[in-house]
Amino acid sequence: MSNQLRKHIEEVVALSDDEYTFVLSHFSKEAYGKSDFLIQKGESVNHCYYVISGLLKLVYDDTNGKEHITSFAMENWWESDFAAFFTQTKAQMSLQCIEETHVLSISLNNYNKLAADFTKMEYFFLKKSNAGHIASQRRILSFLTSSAKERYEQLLEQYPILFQRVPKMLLASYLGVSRETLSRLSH
Amino acid sequence: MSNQLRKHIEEVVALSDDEYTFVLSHFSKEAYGKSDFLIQKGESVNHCYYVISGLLKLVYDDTNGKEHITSFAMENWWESDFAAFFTQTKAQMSLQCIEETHVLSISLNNYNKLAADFTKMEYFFLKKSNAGHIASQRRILSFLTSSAKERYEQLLEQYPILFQRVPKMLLASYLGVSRETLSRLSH
DNA sequence: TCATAATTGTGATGTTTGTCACACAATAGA
DNA sequence: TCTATTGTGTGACAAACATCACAATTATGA
Repeated sequence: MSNQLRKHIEEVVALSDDEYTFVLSHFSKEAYGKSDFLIQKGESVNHCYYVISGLLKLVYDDTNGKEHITSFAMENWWESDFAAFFTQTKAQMSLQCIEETHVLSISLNNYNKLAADFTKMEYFFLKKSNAGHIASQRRILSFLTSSAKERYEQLLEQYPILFQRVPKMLLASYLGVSRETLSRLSH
Repeated sequence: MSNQLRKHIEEVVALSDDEYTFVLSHFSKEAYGKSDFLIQKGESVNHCYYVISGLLKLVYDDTNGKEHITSFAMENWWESDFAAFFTQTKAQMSLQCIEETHVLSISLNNYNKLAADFTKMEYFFLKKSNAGHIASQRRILSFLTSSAKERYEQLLEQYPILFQRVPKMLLASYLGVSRETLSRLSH
């Protein structure tokens, strides 16, 4: 039994063996191949995912058929179309594999049950949500204060691993510039 | 005794009179005049604020002395420099009044105590944090998918009241365009 | 392996947006 | 009320970035 999730949770709250077994019983392990979809635009979103290994992209397709990457999700990240997940509406985004990916998936029912029945996990989810909120604000600030080139350099500094694992056209889509402009920025 | 906060919380969880009294005891009421600071860049951030009335701006000052508005906070919004508040680091942003503003303020200690001692409020804070995260993602998406003009029109549609209460140069700063460009977009 | 698809780089050109400069209007405080 | 401050509009120009076109390179799968 992998205890990667346990280590991850224990960065916030300590768990006994029994507690961890209880937590884990709310998740199911799933494997996806390259370019598989975990969430498809327009369908209902019943799960939130914890990434064990691999790489995902959360994508919004605009009316002109252009795709925009809201975020990448790597090892130890939590991802979903949270708006659709929490409010039980149809997905406005797709969640798709960039690499073969293993996840632990939790349904909204189990998420709510786990939070309600086990305060430590409610606390953990609160911490994670706050951290996600803060990360999003940092990203907003980078759009407000920085040029495309500066955003590129910030990303390179913060997540150099992405440049080895992700095609540059996807990085461009994440940064909000055309692939041509990104190509010209990178030298 | 105002029960505005009570109504606000009860959109998520029901409270008895005693429970609300208990919750309220963790907050203190504060009043600020126009252009007063609730948080100053560089200082430590000990409180998170619930806006009863008035209007605040959360501002980042870049190295060129230009100010960028991360968000506005109106009635019934929760605001702080959350990164600094939760991690107990110095403020990277300022929180300043645009109008005379009344708030309920809660310290990090009381926030943690309240969440730990009263599951309903931990649940409430989790819901609020998730909602904040979702709102931030929507804003990121608008930077990725929309031109300055489109972002202007979206803001006008979503928060028309801001156009009556906020100078246009501040709206420009929130939208991430120069005030001159905003002026040209608006007709 | 080979053919096809996906990705990347680069020139030419047009659009969007920022910057500077200045005039004018509105507002706030003594 | 008067004055200083703050906010607004607009022209001229420069910079940043997108788009289109095409060639070249690199994966991918039958």
